Amino acid sequence: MDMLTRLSTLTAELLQKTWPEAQGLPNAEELRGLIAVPPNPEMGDYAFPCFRLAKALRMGPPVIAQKLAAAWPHGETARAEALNGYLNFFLNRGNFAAETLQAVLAAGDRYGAGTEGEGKTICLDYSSINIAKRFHIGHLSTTMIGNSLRRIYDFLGYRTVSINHLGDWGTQFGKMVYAYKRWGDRETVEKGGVDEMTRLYVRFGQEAEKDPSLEDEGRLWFKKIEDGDPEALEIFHWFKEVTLADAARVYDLLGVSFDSYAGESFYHDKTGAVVDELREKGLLVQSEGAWVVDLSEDNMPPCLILKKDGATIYATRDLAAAKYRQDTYHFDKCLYVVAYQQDLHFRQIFRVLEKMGYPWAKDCVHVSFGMVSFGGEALATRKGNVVLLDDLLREAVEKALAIINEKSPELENKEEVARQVGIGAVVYMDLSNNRIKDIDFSWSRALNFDGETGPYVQYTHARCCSLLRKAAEAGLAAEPDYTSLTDDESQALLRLMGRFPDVIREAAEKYEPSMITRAVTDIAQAYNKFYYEHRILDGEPAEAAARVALTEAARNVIRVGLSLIGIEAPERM
RNA sequence: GGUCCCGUAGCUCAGCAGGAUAGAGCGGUCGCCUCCUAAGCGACAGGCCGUGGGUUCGAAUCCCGCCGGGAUCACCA
Repeated sequence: MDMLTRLSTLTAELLQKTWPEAQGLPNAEELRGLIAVPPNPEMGDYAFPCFRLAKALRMGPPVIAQKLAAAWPHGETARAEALNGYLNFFLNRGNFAAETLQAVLAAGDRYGAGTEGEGKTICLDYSSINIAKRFHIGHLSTTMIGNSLRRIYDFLGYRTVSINHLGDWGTQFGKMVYAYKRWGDRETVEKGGVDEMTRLYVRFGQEAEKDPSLEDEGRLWFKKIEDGDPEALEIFHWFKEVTLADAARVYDLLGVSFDSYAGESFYHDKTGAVVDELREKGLLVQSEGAWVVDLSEDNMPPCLILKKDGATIYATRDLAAAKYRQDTYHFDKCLYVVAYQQDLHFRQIFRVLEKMGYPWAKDCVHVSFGMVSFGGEALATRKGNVVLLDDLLREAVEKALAIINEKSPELENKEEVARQVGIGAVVYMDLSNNRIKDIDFSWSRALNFDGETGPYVQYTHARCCSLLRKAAEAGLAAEPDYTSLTDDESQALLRLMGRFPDVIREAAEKYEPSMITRAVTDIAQAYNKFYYEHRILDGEPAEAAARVALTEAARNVIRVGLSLIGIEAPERM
């Protein structure tokens, strides 16, 4: 049992015992939420504010705190003192250290893991790239947030289904096929890859401005794709393959993978059933020549289902996709990791599903995140205002390699470590703030390796590994005296590690990987402070063994935390 | 204009099921490698928590107004 739970349970018992008659006293669970960490360590390790109880007990908070402190019988766990209406707990530091370390070391790489998700399925829709477009920094958040959430839910025992809902349907592909046939050739596309496809698409836009009849050609060729015309399909599938191969390279670097690539084209033949169903259920009304679901009573604009020309639209495909996922995976939750621009869209979709009578509509969640700008302006491929992920990762890895060459020239696998550290810096940057925050991309921030950064945390991990190697070489084999770890630095570190399993759960509940990034950073900071205040390998063998055990625990927790946000943890750097 | 989101140190942000003196990092100044990784540690400087009300014993945190910024408002996704 973690310390917070224990203190709240014991306090609840004491309350019950001291005032058996009183009504409206908080139970153990409520108490757990009330207990806090005092602003100053001299005030104790944990504190219970007694102000809430004043009304129920008709007593001043300071009196309540004093009575509780006087009656507190659990000295082996903590000493209790009253101050300013707070009941302050001073942990029995030796016992706390022993319990926490044993728990962390016994769990190893599974520290904080759980089984609460067993039997439950979570679908995660993330990354969801567009065919014929390069991967740029605007795609990083959806990819890394989704990847991290998937790892977090896996860790808690859920079955996860990760879905790359490809943007592989729409008139633009007709235009592209036409452009390829008119101005492109096989060899150039094979050599130029996705960039060449983008060039063709841009050229189509330029030419169409001069000659609007090209728009009809684009529509015609998309119609051919829809109707299964072999030539159109062949080109379309080829473009898709080339794009996916390019993306696979990036996903591989980032350590991201998917269970399904069922995107928009996958659903194009499943929208008819949705339209029929909407019509049967009387939800479809005609408006301005199009067919929509009216949402005025929900204070939302109508949800467009069929365009004037009778064609489906993304909303239709998203409805089909949600239904398909429920029918196929029977999800307990379906998460859409998509930027907040699409907020209204998802509110509409989820509401339509509800109106269709699906109770699982409430299990669909839009996990939204802020947008990326560059130099204060929106990313625009056409205007060239983009930062390609390839370029960013390459720069980051190069910088990491330069630092390694300078600081650890004797390192064996420099390239490998540079890759881990460079990519770690980029991923950390993406997952360090609350996901709702906008990011104005800056090269200097992205390539900063000092302070609260991925490399800092990785460095701390490597430092722990280094100490553990030294300890093993020295044959430090004494039985650790955990109770010697009573100093402030050890205790601060232990407290953070003890809380870590809670952080994982809160991150899962709030769909907020940044909570883990922050926790792992705090732990790294706490370890570095500890490291500078104490010689670890010297002194009494039993005490040195305890400090080594603390080091091992810190290394474990940092490694777990990094893996949950999708960052590798090199052992040397 | 309607709806939604965001305003905390020069910059990037934590803290927001109300609690004791508002915290980090970057940047700035100054210290610390004869010692386990200096990608580190410490110190100093830097705040009317956008603003005005309200609720409360207590508000950065909850409610309302205002100001500033962003997103979005049907045939793109």
